[in-house]
Amino acid sequence: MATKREQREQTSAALRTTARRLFAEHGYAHVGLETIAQAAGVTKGALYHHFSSKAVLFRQVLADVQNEVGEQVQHAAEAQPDPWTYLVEGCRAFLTASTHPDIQRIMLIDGPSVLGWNDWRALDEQSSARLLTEALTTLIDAGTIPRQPVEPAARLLSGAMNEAALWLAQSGNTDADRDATMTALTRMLTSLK
Amino acid sequence: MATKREQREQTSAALRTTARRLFAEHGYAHVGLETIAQAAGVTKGALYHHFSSKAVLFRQVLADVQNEVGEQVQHAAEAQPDPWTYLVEGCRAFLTASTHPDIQRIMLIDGPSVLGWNDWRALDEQSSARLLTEALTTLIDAGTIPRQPVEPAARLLSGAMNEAALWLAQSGNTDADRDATMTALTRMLTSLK
DNA sequence: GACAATACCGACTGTCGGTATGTATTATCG
DNA sequence: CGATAATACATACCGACAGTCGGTATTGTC
Repeated sequence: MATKREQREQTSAALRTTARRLFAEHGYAHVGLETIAQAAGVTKGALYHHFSSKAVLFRQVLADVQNEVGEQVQHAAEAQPDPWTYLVEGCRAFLTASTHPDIQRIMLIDGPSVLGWNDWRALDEQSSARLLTEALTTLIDAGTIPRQPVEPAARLLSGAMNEAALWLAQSGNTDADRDATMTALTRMLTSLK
Repeated sequence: MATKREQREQTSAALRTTARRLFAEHGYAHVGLETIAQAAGVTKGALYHHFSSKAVLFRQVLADVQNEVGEQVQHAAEAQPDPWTYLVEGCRAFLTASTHPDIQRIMLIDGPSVLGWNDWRALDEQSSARLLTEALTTLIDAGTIPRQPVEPAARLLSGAMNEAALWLAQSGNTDADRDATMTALTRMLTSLK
């Protein structure tokens, strides 16, 4: 039929994608493991064979989401010619990606609450936040912006973008709002210079 | 013995303060209503007589916290002579107040997850976020900063401060980190000009 | 081909949010 | 002042759900 490794990867992937869909749609607290297992075509026993707890499953799902966003950001950024537009376009890409409601609920709303801020931040650092600090460091080394503590600036910018994404995703916000936000954000970035 | 109104207010206050302490310490999801009720010296029946659900109790607690922070910010800000330092010192006060771990867990971590971002933002708007938009509007009207969309700028700044507060509250962060953050934040504020 | 490991199932348990019912105390009103 | 209503709780209970455990079937190993 199939090798164990294939089997394992297949069920695990099915559970992760199913869980991701349901977590994104209803929120972590309002989705039961029984529901996830059934929707993935297995039982709760199988789920617990792959993930030792509900939180661990969520953590995996969050990591998937983070990596996806990180890739999108990196892809958009590395197409840019110089470090400065690398930063600006990376930020724009992050804002675009994380405005998706599905991404938000998992990455920005439930993430910190379920895993705790420390753990959440560690995951964030592995994907998109790392790109931000790297970009800032590059700009400092290149002399584009003055030497300054990178960490605080990165945290401030990261928080600003997270909140902006949540706001933009609210119904009633238009493309004009998006443009205005990007304008204000660009001004913030320029303040680093 | 006591009038009904007194009795009511007393038990409600006891439940709110107890719940606040426990929510702050362990997080919303890890505190049972039975625990809260017992710690407040009543039963779960009493709790449900005052609050129709766990989420409603949390909402009340969050409102209390928000108002407290809002008052601290306003108090610090209105002591300032001009609108600009009003803004800067208000931001500093917010950062100080929301760095308290007890405040954080309720206001910044669990709040959006439990109530949903919409509802959370509505409460935020009633207390501290309102002060921010008002300050920006005043500065625009006074001509200190150019006319620009207030909402996006306010959201970006609010998010930046929230995240910075969470970061600063992590163990291992010093007064120097706080100063560096405040410096970077001030630079951001100056970018509005 | 036997033994071991793995993937998964299904029934069970404890905890917890929420409800329903009962009771004592205070307010209201004729 | 006495009866009725309303309020402030307590207690017992239900359903849902996260997590556990023993068992089974399939695959890998020697």
